[in-house]
Amino acid sequence: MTTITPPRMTPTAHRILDTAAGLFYEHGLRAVGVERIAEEADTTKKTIYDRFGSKDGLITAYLRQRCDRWHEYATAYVEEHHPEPGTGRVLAVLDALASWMAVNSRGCGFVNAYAELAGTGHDGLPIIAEEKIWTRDYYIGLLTELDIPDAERRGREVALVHEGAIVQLTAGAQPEAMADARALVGRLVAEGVSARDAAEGTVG
Amino acid sequence: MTTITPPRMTPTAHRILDTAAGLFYEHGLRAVGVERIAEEADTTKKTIYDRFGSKDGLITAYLRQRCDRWHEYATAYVEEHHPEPGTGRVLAVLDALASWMAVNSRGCGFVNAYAELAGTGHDGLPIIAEEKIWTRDYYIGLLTELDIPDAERRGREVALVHEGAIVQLTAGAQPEAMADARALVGRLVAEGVSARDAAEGTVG
DNA sequence: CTGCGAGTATACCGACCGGTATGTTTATGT
DNA sequence: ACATAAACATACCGGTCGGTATACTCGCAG
Repeated sequence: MTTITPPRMTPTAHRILDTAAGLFYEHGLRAVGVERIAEEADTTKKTIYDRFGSKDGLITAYLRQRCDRWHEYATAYVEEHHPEPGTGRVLAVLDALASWMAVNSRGCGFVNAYAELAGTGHDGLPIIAEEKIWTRDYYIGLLTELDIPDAERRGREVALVHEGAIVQLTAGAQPEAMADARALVGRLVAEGVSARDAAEGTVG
Repeated sequence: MTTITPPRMTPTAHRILDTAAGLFYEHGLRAVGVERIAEEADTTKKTIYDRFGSKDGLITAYLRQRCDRWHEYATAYVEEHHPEPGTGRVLAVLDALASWMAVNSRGCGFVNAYAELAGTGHDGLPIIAEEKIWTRDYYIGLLTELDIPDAERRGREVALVHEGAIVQLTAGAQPEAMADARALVGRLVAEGVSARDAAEGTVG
């Protein structure tokens, strides 16, 4: 029986993961060797393999951490800037993204990882899909809060714009992409609100 | 004086480029070695370096070829399916994308290449941006044909949805993304047409 | 007949890859 | 005092990386 042991996050393991996360995002997964991670984390390859088992294990831990951090960042941003119910909460997610992208100027770390992992059976692939689905469902939830009809479909549409903005901003070298996305999502939300009010007028 | 000589496309060079293009797209740039390309193209490393100078030169040629092919594919698709003026030409680009993605199931080759090249000064980076800008401008041109006001902004918005659909379809593992994108773009075009007709009623 | 470009075949280079092995030091808790 | 675990240090493994060198064959145009 082979049981997969999750990495025991000792202080050095934390340092390793943070260092690896920075290098993986900034240069790509295959472009960064384990030896370089050890050097920059001021530790040894031995310790890395003791804690994470393999480079693939470290990559998986990186994606898991990045996934969790984005979720926390986005929700914290929305709750801080728009705690009260309203359409502003939806746009706040895009503002969170803009703020996130200001520091992460190399595009979406998950899309970038997908570029190197797709086709392999890597354990990180489900995490990549999870992040995309989480963001989509976050939009859906915020639209549902507003009692907007077809919140699922509209949430998926907003998520499309969200992902497209990242691509156009980075790979497409189009600085106006985020502003365009914000304007478009604003119109989509307004469209949903109008549909809701029209339906309420009919039903109630 | 060091002049960069473009690759002389002998028959074997064509074979090399086609083989490399398939491998680069399917597995990533760094994941594929020159030796493997030589084997699968039924030639030698020597010939590859004679024709393309370096692996980076081969990567640049791959991106150039893929860029041109997408342009040709999209325009041919639109002209074939919707040669007459009308809103259908805009949606036809998304249909071309859907048809293209059916064969290219590993996402956008340019976004994937960007994931591995960003931050380096690679010659392929401008080609990646060029492809994104071309697609955006293609949408803008088709909207301009319809005399839709704010065609530039609306075209940029449609391009956002276009790029987002690819991401959600592949990295996001969301099969409905393309249908969602088509529905949303359809509404955006209709919105533009309404704005045009309202303006014509005012002016004319 | 000759020269040349294209392609083949193969051996080689230093560097780096992911991963393993052996052994030592240090701190903590019982 | 002793065990345990965490981390350190270092050397090593087979394999692959991008790239180069040498020598050969073939077809074609002057």
